[in-house]
Amino acid sequence: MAFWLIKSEPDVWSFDQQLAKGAKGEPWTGVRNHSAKLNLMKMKKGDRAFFYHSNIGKEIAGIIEIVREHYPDPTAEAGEPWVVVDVRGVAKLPQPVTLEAIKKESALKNMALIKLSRLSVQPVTAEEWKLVCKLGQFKG
DNA sequence: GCCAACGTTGGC
DNA sequence: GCCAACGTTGGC
Repeated sequence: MAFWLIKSEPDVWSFDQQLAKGAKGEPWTGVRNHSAKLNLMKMKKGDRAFFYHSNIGKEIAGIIEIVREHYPDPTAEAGEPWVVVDVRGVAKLPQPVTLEAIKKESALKNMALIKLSRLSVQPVTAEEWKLVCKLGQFKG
């Protein structure tokens, strides 16, 4: 299983809204960056991702799971290459992990969240995943 | 094919 | 509100 991190501004689409969609999930629309698109295309059903709130909160709020692999983004113009995956909310982190906390953790200093701060869909290593879950007091 | 101008993201 | 980083656009 691979791990990822995706970003959303919570006043546009929050983790609570994602959770409310239930097990069926929801397409992750609107990615318009080629690096982010390539990551979407690498995602497999069953992979998990952190849901990060950018701008407001600046914290990892919860965990989502990929329930459908990539297909064309219904919000893109005809002929454009953009794709979506469907994701479902899995669990809210008991303790959200803030950007500040991540920056303080030396083992997380190479996270893409820090190094590639503008990339909206990014990979997370197994070690990073484990540590962020621990910081978030998520057992799972 | 280069590069300046411009737009967007996202932290501060 | 500002600014750095970075992607895109368009003139040449």
